[in-house]
Amino acid sequence: MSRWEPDARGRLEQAALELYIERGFEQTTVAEIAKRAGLTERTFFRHFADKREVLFWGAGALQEFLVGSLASAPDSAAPIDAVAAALEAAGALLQERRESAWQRQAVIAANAELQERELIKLASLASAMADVLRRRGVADPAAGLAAEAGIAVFRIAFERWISETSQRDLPQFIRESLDELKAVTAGRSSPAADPRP
Amino acid sequence: MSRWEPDARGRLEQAALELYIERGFEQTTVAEIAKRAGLTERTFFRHFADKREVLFWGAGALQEFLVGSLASAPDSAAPIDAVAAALEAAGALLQERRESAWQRQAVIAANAELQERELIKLASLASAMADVLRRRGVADPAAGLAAEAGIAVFRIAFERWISETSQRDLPQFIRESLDELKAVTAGRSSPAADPRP
DNA sequence: CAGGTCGATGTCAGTCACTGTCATCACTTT
DNA sequence: AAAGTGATGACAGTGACTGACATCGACCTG
Repeated sequence: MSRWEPDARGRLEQAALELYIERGFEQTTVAEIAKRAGLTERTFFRHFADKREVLFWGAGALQEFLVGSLASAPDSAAPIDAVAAALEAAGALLQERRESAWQRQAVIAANAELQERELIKLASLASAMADVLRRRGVADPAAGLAAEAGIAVFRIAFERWISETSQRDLPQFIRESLDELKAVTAGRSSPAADPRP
Repeated sequence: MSRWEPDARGRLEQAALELYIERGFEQTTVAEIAKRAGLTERTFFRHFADKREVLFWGAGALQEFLVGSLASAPDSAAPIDAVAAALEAAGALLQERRESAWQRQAVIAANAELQERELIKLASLASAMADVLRRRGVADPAAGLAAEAGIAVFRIAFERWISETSQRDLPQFIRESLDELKAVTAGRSSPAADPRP
């Protein structure tokens, strides 16, 4: 017989998500989350660095998956395509949890602090992917740009996937967004607006 | 004879930047900032929504400039080029303040909370630019992608400009980054660094 | 000029996120 | 059995941020 109920972290995650949905992020205190999980406020902060982090705990696993996925892409693939392939693979995982992703996204969309945290997690993903690309021999400005562009593609694709009722899957949205980005950046080779001295 | 010294907001901005540089963001309390500015903590929060915002107050003007700049681009320009031209114009303004931009960036680079705030400001810029593009008739996935890609280009360019000792100017870095992005998304393997004369 | 309104600031009390420190107690190791 | 370990509780403290009300020069208005 254990002294405490098991999976304290999981109970805290669950309680936090419920309360954030019920009354909103700002209107929820950490003490309330802890109480619902049968723990104390102090214990919450032993498991999560802050009140926001409880919603982003899974990001670490996602990043590991993305990095691994990208690292094992064939060398022949162009950087942007390797990035897109990794994002599609991650997207395929994500869409198995569409309902819970939708809930989570609704909570985040309702609060600026949570959006800030999400943005820095995405920036961290981009940074990690850029590192992998550099290790694969991609030159420096290109590596960062491919990673950042990939994240932009993912953001747009995710947004459309989560807000539309259509049944198209997330990897498909990602492919479409990438094609759209390629079209947008292909544009005209010689910019019309070019006030170069 | 005025009851108070003028430019309370400016004094708070100045005091905050000094203290953030001297002892770091976390080690500075709002009470200390207010005291150095000859005001009270409560007044600080009447001028700035939070302790971070004092570093980002100028972002509003930058966004207005960018939006105006983008809105007045010729209709013939491709979206991504119009975005890049607006960013170059903003970059030209920014580089007149290179030293103060460098200080500010050093403060931000040293603190994750400040990086979060910077990211959401950049996301806001992207969102505003996407709105302008849509008003110009750019279709929906393309508008968001052109704006996000533009921000990615700007981020990379700014990073290189601020960290390198070279005398190249920021608009030039932006043009190079855009060219690099075009190369990356074209699918070709990335060209060797191509510094223009 | 008297009186009233207004806007920027001060004062003060309060909430809540987050931290440091020490105690507790089941379980494990020696 | 004694000592160690790890997760938790208890508690006090700091500091960001807010709401409510007071103050007082500047600016109207009659």
